[in-house]
Amino acid sequence: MQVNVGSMPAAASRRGTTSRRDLLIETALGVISEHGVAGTTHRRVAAAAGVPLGSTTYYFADLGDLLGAAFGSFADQISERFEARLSPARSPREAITAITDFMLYDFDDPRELALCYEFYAYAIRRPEIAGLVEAWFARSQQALAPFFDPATAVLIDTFVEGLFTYRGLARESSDGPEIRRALELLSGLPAVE
Amino acid sequence: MQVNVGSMPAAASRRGTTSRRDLLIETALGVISEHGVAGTTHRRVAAAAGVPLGSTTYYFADLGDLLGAAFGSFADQISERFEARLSPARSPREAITAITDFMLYDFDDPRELALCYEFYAYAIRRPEIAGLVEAWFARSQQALAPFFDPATAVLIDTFVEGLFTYRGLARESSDGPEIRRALELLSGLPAVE
Amino acid sequence: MQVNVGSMPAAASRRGTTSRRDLLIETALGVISEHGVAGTTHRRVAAAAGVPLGSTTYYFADLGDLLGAAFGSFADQISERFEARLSPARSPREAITAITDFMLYDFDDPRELALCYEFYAYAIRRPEIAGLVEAWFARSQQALAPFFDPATAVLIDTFVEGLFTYRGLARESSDGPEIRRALELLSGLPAVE
Amino acid sequence: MQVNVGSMPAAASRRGTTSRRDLLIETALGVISEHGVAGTTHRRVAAAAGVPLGSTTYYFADLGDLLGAAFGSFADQISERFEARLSPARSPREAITAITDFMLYDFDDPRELALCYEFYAYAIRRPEIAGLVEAWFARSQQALAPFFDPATAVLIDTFVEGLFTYRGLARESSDGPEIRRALELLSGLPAVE
DNA sequence: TATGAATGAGTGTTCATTCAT
DNA sequence: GATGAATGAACACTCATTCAT
Repeated sequence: MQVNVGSMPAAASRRGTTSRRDLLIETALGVISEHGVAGTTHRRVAAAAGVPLGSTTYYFADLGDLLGAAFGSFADQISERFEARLSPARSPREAITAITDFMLYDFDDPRELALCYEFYAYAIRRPEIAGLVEAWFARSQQALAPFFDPATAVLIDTFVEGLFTYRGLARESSDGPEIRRALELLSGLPAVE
Repeated sequence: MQVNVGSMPAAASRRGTTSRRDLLIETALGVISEHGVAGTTHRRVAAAAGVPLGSTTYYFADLGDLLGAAFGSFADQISERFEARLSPARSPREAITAITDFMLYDFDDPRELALCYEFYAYAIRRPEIAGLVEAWFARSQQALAPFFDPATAVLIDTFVEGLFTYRGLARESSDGPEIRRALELLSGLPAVE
Repeated sequence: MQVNVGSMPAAASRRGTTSRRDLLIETALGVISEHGVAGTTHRRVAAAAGVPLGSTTYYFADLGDLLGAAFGSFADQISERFEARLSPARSPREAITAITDFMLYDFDDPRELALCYEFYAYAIRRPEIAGLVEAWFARSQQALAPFFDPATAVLIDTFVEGLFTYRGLARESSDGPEIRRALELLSGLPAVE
Repeated sequence: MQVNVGSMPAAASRRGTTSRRDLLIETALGVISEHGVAGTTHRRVAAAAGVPLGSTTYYFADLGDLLGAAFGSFADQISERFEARLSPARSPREAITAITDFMLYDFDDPRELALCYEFYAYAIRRPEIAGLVEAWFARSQQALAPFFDPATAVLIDTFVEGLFTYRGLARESSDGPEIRRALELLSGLPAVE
């Protein structure tokens, strides 16, 4: 379930051990996005990563562990991108621009959309994975906290979540100006002409 | 999770044929919500429905067919409920009340939330299933059309979709008044105190 | 196991009953040649014949029955062609020409070659089918009897059988003149220049 | 039906790996001869070999692979026996004796006859298996080359193939002296009294 | 007489996981 | 520490066959 965000033990990185573990995690994300959780097998991940089959069970107790680590890493990556966009903002209006840009430029890969759905479906019956999603959402709330009151932050993030779904599956979804308009409305900001 | 709301044609059940097929579809939905698509097997569905294993492949060419029929039925059920709530509405404000009630009373079964995630994840790499989702969303737009302009209808449905995700997976999600507030904001209606 | 060579009961042919039976037999031969005995199923035969699935089990107690009838018909057809070629012959030399022509013109369809192998393989562990092959070979001996002594007739038919195999599977097999030469040698006839 | 004539490398059996693979191949031949290709299943082979079911798919990608390996081994075994008989021969007449002995003593197991028919039937719609038969026949031609001109070698092998069929399925087939007589005739040798 | 709905045994194959090396 | 051989449970699916109509 851990994510190795940089606090990776020096010893491990020195010996190349954790690096193979990380390689497996990132490869697993690619395999999930391409084949779904159901199509993600030890063999497929090992082959895609170019490592021996045994590696997958050596670094992860079982497939669920690998999947959990992969989704944890995924949530971290998205959170980091979200925070990176928001951190320079100095006002609610700038925050809205940041969120819009996030949707437009930081989260437009269909494979990541697929990952989201897989993540949610996988989480729904697995409390330890659901905890990952919860934490991710909570982290989003925190990133929005400097700009919006808590209830509004929830509304905004709810709408952002809806965009994830709509962008991947609806015939047509909101474009940049529409997204901005929705965020302005939800945050109670007067629209700028 | 059950269907055949009563409008099930007597003729079908009399003939016995359609009824078993329908039983399998509805049972499949139950199995999917409990075990996920990945855990939905011919055996599991047959056992849950109390029919012989052979029935599942007799009525459906393959498992994908059964899953497709099940998700199609699911989308129909949700659409019908959504439309049933909206049809008595006579104004945007009444529509907002209807949508809020839909979220509060018609779509509060965690198993159906699970079904949603499974549906999206299953659809993302399967165009014929994605078509089912698209059609569902389009049907929602149509139900909203009498009350909101198209762009706003998309915004509203996007937010509703976000609620699906939030309700199932976030630590805390918007309650009735908050949902109503968001819908009013998105539709440009002055909030009522 | 019957073949319906023309002696088909009038009543049956009047009512169209035997004709469907025959259709199934001939269709089965086509299916066997294309898919092998292993790939010959009730469903496949019924579909190829354009008759209901139930027909196949209505006219034949089981699949083995249908297969047996089909192979019996096949043996008959080949025997008839062989006899038709040989009957006008008036001398061993003319018989040899007839046999050569048989190989060259009456038995050159690869699908029939395939049928032969399937027939033999199917017969080897099934005495009632083996009886069909035996009868076929015996009938060939009889057709050769007017021209060759018994031992020589066996030699000739043995060689003919070898040709079946060689033509279907060897990189190169004997052409017309070579076949004629072999038959002349085996029958002790001086070769004609 | 057994192989590994003694020249089985000790190293392989020591390593255990090749040996189990070979065991499966030879066991498969036994199963084919007893149940036909159609009756040859992973389970049957595994049970007959006394190995776990998983072994069969571990050593062979699929059943076709196992069958192919088995038939390849079969062709090799027969070729080796044929060559072993022929290699001491120093004249066409001795070659004829060798071939006759081969038919009489080296190829008299009904199970191997069955294997032949199965082999041919299996090969006819499968180019990669047909290649195995072709190679086998070509190898026979090569073994005959020192004693007979090419066209005659084909004739002789054709007759030998016919004997395979006749021995297994005809009511009566040629005995030793008759076989020798046929071979002498085909090779143009004056018969010895 | 003729049909097709229905069943369950059996198949090929995949794969997580174990474990000896 | 790292690997890959090995296993058996489970899966999707096919099909001969039965039988009510």
